[in-house]
Amino acid sequence: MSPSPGRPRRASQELLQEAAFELFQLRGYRRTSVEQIARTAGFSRATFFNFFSSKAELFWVETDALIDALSGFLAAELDREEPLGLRDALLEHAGGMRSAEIPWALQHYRLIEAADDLIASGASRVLGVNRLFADYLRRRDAGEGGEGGRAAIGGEARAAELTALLIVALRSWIDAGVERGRLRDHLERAFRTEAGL
Amino acid sequence: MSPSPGRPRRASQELLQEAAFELFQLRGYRRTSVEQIARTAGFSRATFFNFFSSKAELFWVETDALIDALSGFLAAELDREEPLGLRDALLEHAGGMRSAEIPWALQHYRLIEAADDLIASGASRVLGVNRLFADYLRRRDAGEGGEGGRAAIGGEARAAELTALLIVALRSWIDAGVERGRLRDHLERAFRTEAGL
DNA sequence: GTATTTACTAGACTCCGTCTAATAATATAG
DNA sequence: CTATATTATTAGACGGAGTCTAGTAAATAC
Repeated sequence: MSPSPGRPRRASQELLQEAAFELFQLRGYRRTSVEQIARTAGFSRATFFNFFSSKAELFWVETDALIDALSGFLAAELDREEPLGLRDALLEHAGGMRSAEIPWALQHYRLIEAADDLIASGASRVLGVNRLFADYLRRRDAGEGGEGGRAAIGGEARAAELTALLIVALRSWIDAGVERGRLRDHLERAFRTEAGL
Repeated sequence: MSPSPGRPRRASQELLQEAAFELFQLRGYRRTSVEQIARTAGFSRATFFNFFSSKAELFWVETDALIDALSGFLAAELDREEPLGLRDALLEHAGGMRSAEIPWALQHYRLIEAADDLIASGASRVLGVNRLFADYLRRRDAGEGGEGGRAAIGGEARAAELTALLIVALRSWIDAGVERGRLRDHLERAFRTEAGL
């Protein structure tokens, strides 16, 4: 509560996002300029860049929070004496996700392919999740009197596989519409492919 | 041989690429402007955009040719009475790839993450390959008195899985250095994960 | 009050991608 | 040989993204 010195904030990420999402719905992502977003929210273009490093970053705020939560869950899991397999860890943590928790960006994931900067920033998130998974497997297997080098390639492959399947499950879950229930069913269905063809 | 009317071409994709790759090596992708590329090759910025729709497209020309070849192989495979499974088709076609055939862009794939437009254009290629695989599975299974709807989700998952594993194999193959041999070994090692953990 | 600190803004800059209008170099028709 | 059609290349302007600097506004601290 102790008020800090200096001019108090008027702008916020939330205010800018509100304006932005409305404009995105109305005119599309590409035809909405940063200037328009900022002015609609009642601020200047320069202020926008005080809150987001790019137009695309505004799109991913809530999704990044989800990824951070997953990252935290996996880190905690690694601290247990018997960490779950990555697949089961995903089923336990992400599986419980409810429809209301889907961020605006994922709800409207079809917008992504229409803009290069959204594709780039989205791909960066996917690569980040992949790194997260690869680290988890590496550190989990290291803590199991592991084989070291040989398993490394397998670990990369396993991480990439689960990253891809997570995305497929997410997409199918979102496409299922408002009555979609929890993510778990779709995750299990995607993971079922693993047994190979 | 019949000479067509109009001013003859002086510029070409190859000339522009030569200049570009040299500059990329020298100063990095981001700090090389389209203007510099065009002037180094002896042309104007406007001419550059007559040959490439963007700076990033120049990067992917040879890689796109590889993807087209794979696409052709899969299409031909679907015309046979007993098309291979996707996994075996990849082993047969891509597995035979030799070190000398690696395009400049893939050889230098680490450049990609340094520039947003390369990430975006690279991700578009990955999504394209994924669509290619999903189509293959869909059409192959349709031609086998298929089950229709149920298999669709599994097909998407299987396609995403194999796309991810192909990329892991490619990366490990390229990282293996000049004595890397054929792609097949790395593909097999990546596919071995499928059996599940 | 004045000084300090922080939030916001105006404006300039580079680069990308798009577009239009102009010029240059060739083939062909007469 | 000249005129015309056709195609390649160019100059130049534009809007938008992202970067940067210098300045103004609104609060606290003294």
